[in-house]
Amino acid sequence: MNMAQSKLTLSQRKRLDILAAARSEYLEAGFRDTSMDRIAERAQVSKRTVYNHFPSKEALFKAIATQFMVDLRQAISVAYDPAKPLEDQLTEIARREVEQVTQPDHIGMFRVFFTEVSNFSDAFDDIIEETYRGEDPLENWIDAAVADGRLSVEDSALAAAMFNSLLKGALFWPQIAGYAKKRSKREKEAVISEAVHMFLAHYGRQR
Amino acid sequence: MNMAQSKLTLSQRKRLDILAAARSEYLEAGFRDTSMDRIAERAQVSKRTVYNHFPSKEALFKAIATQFMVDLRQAISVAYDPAKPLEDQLTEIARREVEQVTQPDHIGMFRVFFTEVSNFSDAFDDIIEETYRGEDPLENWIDAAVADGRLSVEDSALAAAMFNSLLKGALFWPQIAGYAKKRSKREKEAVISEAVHMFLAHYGRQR
DNA sequence: AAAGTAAACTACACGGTGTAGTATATTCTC
DNA sequence: GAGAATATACTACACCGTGTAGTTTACTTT
Repeated sequence: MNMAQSKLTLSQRKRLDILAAARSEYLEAGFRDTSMDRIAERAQVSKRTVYNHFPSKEALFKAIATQFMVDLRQAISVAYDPAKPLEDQLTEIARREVEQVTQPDHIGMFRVFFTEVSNFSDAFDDIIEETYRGEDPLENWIDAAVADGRLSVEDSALAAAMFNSLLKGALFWPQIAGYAKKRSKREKEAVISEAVHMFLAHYGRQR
Repeated sequence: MNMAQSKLTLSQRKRLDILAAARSEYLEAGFRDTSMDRIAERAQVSKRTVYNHFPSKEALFKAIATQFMVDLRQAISVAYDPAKPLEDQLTEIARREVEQVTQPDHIGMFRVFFTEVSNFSDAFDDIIEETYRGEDPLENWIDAAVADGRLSVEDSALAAAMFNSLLKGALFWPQIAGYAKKRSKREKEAVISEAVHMFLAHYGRQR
């Protein structure tokens, strides 16, 4: 866990070690079952040092959560291309989305966070609010395609939500809930293809 | 909480009281934050009595979980009707599904269970296995419609999953995750309608 | 280069709290 | 009057967060 760059001060390095250790522990055991002693041990740091950097277990957790949300946010961007077939563009969008939400780390952290949502609601509201405030990139893509006369959509927010549902319904949520086995590449592609076709069958203009 | 029928022995009544109290407490606070003392207090029963009926906190939880799964199982059934329009039938199916999965109690219990899935995995595997083994009723409905020549579906399991995804993606999972507000009747109907139309646009035969 | 210094880290002990499960002596219920 | 329920107190344990005495790090001064 000591990936520290040598330019940083000792204190800064320790801080990063603590964050990394906490992330790993939370990922493995969840918030409740992770003790500050374990985090300190894993970070090779005294427990006191942990408390010198973070005033409480909650504060440390919030720091991790914020980090995670920020990483999430800067992951997706989509630009509408009038020259390419909608099917290709949508498939590409879907692949990226699926890629992201099926990563074991992503699934694990998501699980950890919302297991605690109710206990941290006030703190998380801010984070979630901030993370989701920005417009949905897919919604913008749809608006562009509509303006270009290639889709027929009344409520683009709803349409974007439906497309997302199609992808996550089989590949993400059941993993979160913990009652689904991992999906193969083959299965993922089948879902993506079906989602794209369902979307275009309903919203496409040329048929 | 004393809904006990008077035909039962005292011991049996107490047992039911304990189960009811546990269910309520778990629902309100989750498994971890519910103490056996609280359950006993709510059931108006001594703690020792709780332990006479259930050997441990886990055992009591499993009893509740099993009860919940059984209730779930016997909720849905669908029959294909060659005389009625597909759209009407699908809408009906969707409404029932949505009705079920948006009930606050259902959402709450689901949350409680899968928060603990990882800690009870072995025990839950059995229950989940048993609950989900039966064929999906929607899948059967689709097969019937295909046999009747009114749908064109290659993989009915996939098709059923996609339809389910459309419904749950906006109305169920976000509630479970805890980052969505409650949906109005109006919003539910919008999602249902959109889901039905997307499904028929892709799988319907007459267009 | 050696000495000095402030800030950060370590090891360790301890108070306080919550809670699963048990023990015991007493009272109800049928 | 026997089997069950009750009240109460107890054990065992895990874990958060704090206080402290002493050491290390990194930077400054001489």
